[in-house]
Amino acid sequence: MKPYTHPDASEVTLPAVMQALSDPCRIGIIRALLESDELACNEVPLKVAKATRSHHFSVLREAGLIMTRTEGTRCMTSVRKKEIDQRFPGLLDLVLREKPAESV
Amino acid sequence: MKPYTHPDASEVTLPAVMQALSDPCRIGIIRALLESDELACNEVPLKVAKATRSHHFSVLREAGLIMTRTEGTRCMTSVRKKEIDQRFPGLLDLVLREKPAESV
DNA sequence: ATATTAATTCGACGATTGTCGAACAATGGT
DNA sequence: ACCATTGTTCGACAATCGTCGAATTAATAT
Repeated sequence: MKPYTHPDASEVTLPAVMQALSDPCRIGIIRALLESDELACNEVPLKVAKATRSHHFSVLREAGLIMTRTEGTRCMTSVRKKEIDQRFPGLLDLVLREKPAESV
Repeated sequence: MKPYTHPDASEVTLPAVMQALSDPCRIGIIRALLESDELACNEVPLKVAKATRSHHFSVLREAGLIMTRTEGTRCMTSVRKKEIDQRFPGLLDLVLREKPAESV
């Protein structure tokens, strides 16, 4: 059993969020999630090893940007859109506007 | 003579900008600059050594966020507001909205 | 019970980062 | 000429980061 922990929206800080979004790989993850509502970690197309992928999801989760829910053996993940939009208006739009990197 | 180089607005990337803003110290610099239009590096209140301060300005400059102009022995610095607002709408507002860190 | 699928955890590694003191460079004032 | 002011540059250091393979856990299917 994996008890994913998600920080409260109030304790999410701007530097931490910026830090989390400073990696092209993680920007790609957020973009993919925003376009698909909810995805298994597995379903996000990334050119990195499993361990690395898991790491990136962990960083985004601890930064308060995503929310993960266990469903069978998969971990369904979505962007905490409403909370982020309220706390950091325009942030997710910035990520969406940015053209995707060629290879992440 | 120090020929400061500033990247063209077109080659500024989102990850690089996020990276630059992932440090509370640098967020503080941008906030101070936005509130004062133009400041000498020296005039931004920071609790770090000279060398560290210079480093942070360098990071912000290379990320395309600030512009530095030499005036005598001082380096007058300002945020590249118009360019950033056009390239990343809402980004600077995010920085301004954030309450300043207690000690940077 | 066994195998399969999905994801985390555990080192390990090289690379980057933030920090500093000390030395250096450039300008302006006396 | 000398000094003070302002920043940069140069190692150096500990800490963090992104990456990976291998081992591990958990749930499902056969």
